[in-house]
Amino acid sequence: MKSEPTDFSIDDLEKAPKQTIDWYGIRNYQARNFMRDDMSLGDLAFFYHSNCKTPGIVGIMTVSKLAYPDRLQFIKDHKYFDSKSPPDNPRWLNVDVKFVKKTKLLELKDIRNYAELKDMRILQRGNRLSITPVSPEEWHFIYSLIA
DNA sequence: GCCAACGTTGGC
DNA sequence: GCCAACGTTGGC
Repeated sequence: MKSEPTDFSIDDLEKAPKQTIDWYGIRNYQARNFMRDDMSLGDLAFFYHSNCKTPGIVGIMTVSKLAYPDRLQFIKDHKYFDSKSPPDNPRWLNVDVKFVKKTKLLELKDIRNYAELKDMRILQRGNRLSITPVSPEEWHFIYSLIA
């Protein structure tokens, strides 16, 4: 799960109340569907810093609440307001995630270098999704490297 | 700041 | 339903 550290970083998550945050602002259907359809309570996720000097994995968090309507879509004048999202059938959802631990930084350029990780969704050409699945094999490989 | 690669929008 | 124009993402 990607976040720009200038917007919300792993340190922000560690310092957040209950070390938990609603993963707000996802406005892409595929990324939304990953949260809605493929995440269960207790699932683990890598926290990835994007659009920064050294993009890469910086920590681990866990899904602490299943997908529910993103509250920001209904707040007029908010950056994430969506006038086309009907309150009785909200278009955008988010899960809650809870801090687990910081890890050693695994830079994107290093992710690219491991043959074991060459099929990761995040590396696929033109990938712009801020939430992508990680296979069990990829998870264990990365975990043993950095955690 | 640039720009490739997408996703979305809206006219037709 | 097509597709051009536009907006966004995110590495570099």
